[in-house]
Amino acid sequence: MDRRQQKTRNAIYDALTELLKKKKFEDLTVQDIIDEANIGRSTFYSHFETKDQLLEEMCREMFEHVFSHDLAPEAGHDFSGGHKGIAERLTHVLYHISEHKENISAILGGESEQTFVRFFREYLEDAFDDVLGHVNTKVPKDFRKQFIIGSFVETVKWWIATGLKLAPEQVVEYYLTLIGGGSK
Amino acid sequence: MDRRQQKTRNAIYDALTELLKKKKFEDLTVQDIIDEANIGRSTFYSHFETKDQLLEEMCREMFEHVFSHDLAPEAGHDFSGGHKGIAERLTHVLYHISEHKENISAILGGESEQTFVRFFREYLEDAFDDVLGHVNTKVPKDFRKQFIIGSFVETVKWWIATGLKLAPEQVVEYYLTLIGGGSK
DNA sequence: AAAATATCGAACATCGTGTTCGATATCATG
DNA sequence: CATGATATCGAACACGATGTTCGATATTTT
Repeated sequence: MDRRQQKTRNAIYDALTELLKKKKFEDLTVQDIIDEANIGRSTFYSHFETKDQLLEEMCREMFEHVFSHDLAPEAGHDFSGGHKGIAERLTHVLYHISEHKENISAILGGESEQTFVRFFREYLEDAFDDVLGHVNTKVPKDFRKQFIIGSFVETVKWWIATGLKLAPEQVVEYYLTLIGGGSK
Repeated sequence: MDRRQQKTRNAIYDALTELLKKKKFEDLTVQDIIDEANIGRSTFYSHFETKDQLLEEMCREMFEHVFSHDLAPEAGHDFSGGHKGIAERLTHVLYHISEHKENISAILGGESEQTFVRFFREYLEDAFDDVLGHVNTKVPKDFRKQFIIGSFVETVKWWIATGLKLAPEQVVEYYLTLIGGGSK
């Protein structure tokens, strides 16, 4: 591949990484990016069709290059029989995320869906108050709170995405079953 | 309040509800809304500063008018001592959501943050494969899968939002503790 | 050295936003 | 019902971002 292309591509990626420290992705303009990257306007559009495609490709590269080694057991470094434990693997993922926290935090801090979810969470905080009080556990309360609320929100999003096929009671029953044993 | 204001406001809300059946919120233009509502451009802006404020207010009204009765025990209809069970209350919430599924599905189906989360979920599906195989339970596999992945994604989002204060190991430990007991 | 190709950057058309203002229609009130 | 208040209308405008085009220039490949 032509060195100029690589140079431009890196300049764009670096610019985006830099800009994400200051602004949310959806607030960035193409002008911001090409100014920061110091490239011509038409050059940007010869590499990416839109700003969103840039994000798409950046995410793809992150997962291909940064996280790709977490799942596959590394030959020669693994003495447990070629199969890493789930705890260890998840730990690695979290470490990688913390190494790239500028980028990922900015990307994960999006808007749009958030407006509704924000109200929903606020509402659920009250609904879950008593559930949180009645258990003894070594897991801190704020963590349990986050967990219970977050997983319920995700359950509801999944329920909607799959076309509301389960009855509400069924969803609640399954959900409480999975939550129930977890408070030890 | 002046009848004209109420009329306009309802026209806007109805228009938004109608349009959300066809398009995602972030793809709607103010022009779309005022055309559907059949009002003048300046009229829209005399009611709402931006499109986002419209969504904000609509969400607020939904939670105030639709969900407000789920938490407070209704006097005269509750024979269990003035305190509804969590299952019953959550069921009510889900019912209300299903009654408003057009609006809520459209609002919850946002973009932005999703790009990253989509890759993240795909990645986690592989990582969680073995966890899902080794348990006997009456909760369907696709539900458990959604639950485990969704709650982990939410945990990570929370971890990032609170400034990565916990060590990765700690996060994983807490998370697995809460998940562990739930697979019965 | 020559041919191929990537970048530059200015100019342009297009679209959505949010504002302004005078004319018109509707309302609340006495 | 008459009148002052106020909400709506709708055209016009300035602004900013998007994505395209094209000839000139610079760099790379062979």
